[in-house]
Amino acid sequence: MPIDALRRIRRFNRAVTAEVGALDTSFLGRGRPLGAARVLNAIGHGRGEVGSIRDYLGLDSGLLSRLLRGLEEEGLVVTLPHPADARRRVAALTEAGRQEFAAYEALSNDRAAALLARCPKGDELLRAMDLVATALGRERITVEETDPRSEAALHCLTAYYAELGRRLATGFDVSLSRDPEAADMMRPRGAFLVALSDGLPIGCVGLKGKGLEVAEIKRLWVCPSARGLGLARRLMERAEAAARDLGITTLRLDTNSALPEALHLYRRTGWVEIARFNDDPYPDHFFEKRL
Amino acid sequence: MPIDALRRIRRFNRAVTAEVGALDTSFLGRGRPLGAARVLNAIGHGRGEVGSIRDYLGLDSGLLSRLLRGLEEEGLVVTLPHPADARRRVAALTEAGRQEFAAYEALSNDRAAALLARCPKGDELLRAMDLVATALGRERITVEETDPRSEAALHCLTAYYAELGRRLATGFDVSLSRDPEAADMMRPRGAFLVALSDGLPIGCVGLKGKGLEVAEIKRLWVCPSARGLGLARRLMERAEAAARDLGITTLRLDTNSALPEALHLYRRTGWVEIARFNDDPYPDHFFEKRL
DNA sequence: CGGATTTCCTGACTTAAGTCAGAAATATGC
DNA sequence: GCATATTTCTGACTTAAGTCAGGAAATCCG
Repeated sequence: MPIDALRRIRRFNRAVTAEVGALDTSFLGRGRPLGAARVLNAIGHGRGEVGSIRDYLGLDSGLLSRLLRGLEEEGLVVTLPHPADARRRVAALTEAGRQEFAAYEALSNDRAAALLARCPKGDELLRAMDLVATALGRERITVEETDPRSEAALHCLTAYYAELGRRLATGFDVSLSRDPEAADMMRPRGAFLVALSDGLPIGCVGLKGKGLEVAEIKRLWVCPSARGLGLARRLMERAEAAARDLGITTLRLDTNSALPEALHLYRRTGWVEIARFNDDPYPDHFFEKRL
Repeated sequence: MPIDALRRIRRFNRAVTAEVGALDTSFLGRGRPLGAARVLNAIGHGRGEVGSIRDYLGLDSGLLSRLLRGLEEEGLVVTLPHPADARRRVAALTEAGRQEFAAYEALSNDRAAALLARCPKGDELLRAMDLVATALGRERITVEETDPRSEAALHCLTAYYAELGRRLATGFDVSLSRDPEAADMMRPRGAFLVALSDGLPIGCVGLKGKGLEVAEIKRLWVCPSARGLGLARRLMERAEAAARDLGITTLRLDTNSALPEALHLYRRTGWVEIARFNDDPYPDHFFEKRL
């Protein structure tokens, strides 16, 4: 371990502590202690159930109760019993609460925008931040099944097509490729999985089925800042699990030799190369795996 | 301003807050509140004067006084009047204090090492962290005059020679170049300046004089993660100021066309190209500036 | 149904952090 | 020398945050 690396990480910690501290201070400007503001923001971000707020913010049950009473007295929040289990309670923002939440969001966005504006190399900075955030938030990466037309899915697919366009010598035009109908990548025929890191989509994979025992893997992509963390493998495992769940026994996929990481992954994880099985113009390698 | 950029910055904030919070929690493990631990560490890092601790940590005068009394009662710190002004006081660690400080340093280093160990792309991560830390800590970059044989100076010079080796088609061997004697880059003949970002050296420039009215600028270098922030210009301005201070009226420098950023900077800041003035094998462009 | 469990709540605490006024010691400028 | 300013300190506060024990309501399970 080079001693220099430790100094660099610690410098990073200092720089970033100052930035985060400044954000906290700006949150104080709305005349409410930080604890209450954090609860309000958790609710605004869709965390309604009291138990889940407690877990997320790591608060004591009694403390959270009191903070919620405070927000109720301010008229920002109402709590109702959970419809399915009346012991639990669900908090929701009132109209005034939504406005207050929006004000916090605006503060947060302003700070982010100011940070970017005062740095001349914004794009490079953003890429570096993505890399750091993904590496630090590695344990918090979740893989979720979504509609392939959802915002998160489209974000990944757009990036995937753009990358293919850059990496294939021929360029890439979606319309020429066999673009699976969305319904083929949703239950009950297939599935579409997105990897999320703190809500930001950073990878995807599609399982395209026709209701038969054979299905295809499509659109495996991992955001550059998240490569090297084993995420592609994790996505593939989840896709295979979904396939088994749907009663599929054989998986196929096509790929291109311009994507050597992908070829390497498939060869290492039980896929065997087979003959061409479609007339799509882009792929030049074809694989199969029996589940 | 792309909306996506804000989401990315905010994700970064969240990821990093969790990391920093974990470090704070680990500091709590030594049975001392965070406030006292921060004061102890500030003193350990060489911040002796009470006033400077107050500024650095942003503490109220009364609060800091109490924290210092607490550390004194623990036997970790002694305070003495400042030799030049007995109103001010200077805090110093006792032997027990030094041990306790070392324990905090170890905790901090352990966390940094653990972070690096659990991330498979350590080197890329470090570079990204450098970039973020430099961008965020931009206002805190200081330029200081040092001995050209100091640790910080050598760090920069080593990186500078390595980069020349990569960028010059011929490679680079210091011994073939006219390596200025250290004394030529120190008062009263010259100066050596280092840019520090939170203590980490990220750039340098040397002013090499012979006691005459003409002197040379040597070894201008900025760390890759800090480029694009105008640091080279700032270093040059400081070097020119030092030259004026030493009564120097004409500056010269040599450089190579493999370093186009440097050529561009010189041309924009009042340097005029002149004929070759030495027989150093590496440079192919020569500049002069009258102060 | 009835005891055990879960979920949230209240009340009574503790601790850390921060604020503010003014006192004491020392330095500075005329 | 003396008024004024600076630096640190003490004491008396406030506020935020967190802990813990126990209670009420709802649910679960035999």
